[in-house]
Amino acid sequence: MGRAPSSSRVTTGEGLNKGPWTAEEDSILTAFVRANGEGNWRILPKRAGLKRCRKSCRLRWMNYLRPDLKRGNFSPDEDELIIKLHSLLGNKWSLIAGRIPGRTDNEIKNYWNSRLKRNLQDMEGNQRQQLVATPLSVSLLDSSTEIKVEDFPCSNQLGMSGPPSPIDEKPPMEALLGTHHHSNDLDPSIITKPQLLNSTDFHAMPRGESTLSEPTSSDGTCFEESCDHQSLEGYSSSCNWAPFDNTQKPLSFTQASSPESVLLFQQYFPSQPQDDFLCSDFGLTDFTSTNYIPEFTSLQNLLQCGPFSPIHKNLPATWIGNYSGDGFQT
DNA sequence: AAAATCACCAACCGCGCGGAA
DNA sequence: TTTCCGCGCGGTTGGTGATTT
Repeated sequence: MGRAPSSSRVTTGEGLNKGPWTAEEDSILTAFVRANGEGNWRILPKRAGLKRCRKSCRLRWMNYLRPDLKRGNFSPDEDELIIKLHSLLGNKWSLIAGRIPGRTDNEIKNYWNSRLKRNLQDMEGNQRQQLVATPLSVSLLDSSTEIKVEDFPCSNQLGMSGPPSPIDEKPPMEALLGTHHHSNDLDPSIITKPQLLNSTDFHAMPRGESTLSEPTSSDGTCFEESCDHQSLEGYSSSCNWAPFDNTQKPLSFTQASSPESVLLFQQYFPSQPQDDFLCSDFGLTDFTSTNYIPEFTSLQNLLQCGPFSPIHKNLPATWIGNYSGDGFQT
């Protein structure tokens, strides 16, 4: 599938090649990046002797040549994760890709547009038929569990422009995930309904201290995600990371997490066994991973701990800090 | 068997953002 | 403060193989 090499290659007026990459170009680019690292795309074509523009070089590396890329079909788990993330983030493919190791934004975008979107539309059509034939007792019609775009200010601000398509109008999450939500599993003194939680209320919530667990990685690296703060416009002030304190534990987190994390927790982990939850300002950073911080296992802790997000080592996020053995250094 | 259509996906393009000058 | 530059992102294009008519 896709474009085969050679036949559609053209050369621009500047003497640059366009179109499919040849094996030779691939090997030159790969060798150069291996020797010099990623970045410096501006000088790369000249230094590497490639007749390609820097954008083309970067794209080829990021989408095809990177050694950590997963090839092949998407797994059902990946499908589900993409659906979840897209329902929250919209067409923010790079953010979605950042949560799915080994997959590129381009790959996910293509996959969504060519398959998942259609599958969901089909599914939605089937549900419409089902709903017409089913009385109101069906939980799908429970408005308290329905995810709306306006519940996620970040989604509204993420460039989802134009009139909403049927797929953009968020279907009930149960429809996508095949799960039911029971909000009464949560502490009702904290949250009753997602709709009641706004930024002001959230930040007014009491917070305490939380302990910081030891990093589990063998190389001692501490994983803290720098977060996609810009996507939380309107809540960005809540997303400053609590600085590491080298001298004492437990650490005190004074910054609040975002309302999104509470909503997400509520929606994704309604009757949570509380063992695979990972605290993050998005609340969804790594819930598919087996790596988690045991201390952060409840909604209470989420509310208390703030935006601390130890996440899986291999996720392509931005890391800051490292673990020295005595404390954290930024 | 040939033509038309569909499905897939690599690659391109234009724009916006952030940092530097 | 403004301008410039580099980078990265999302939308779109177009080539190819597969499938249908």
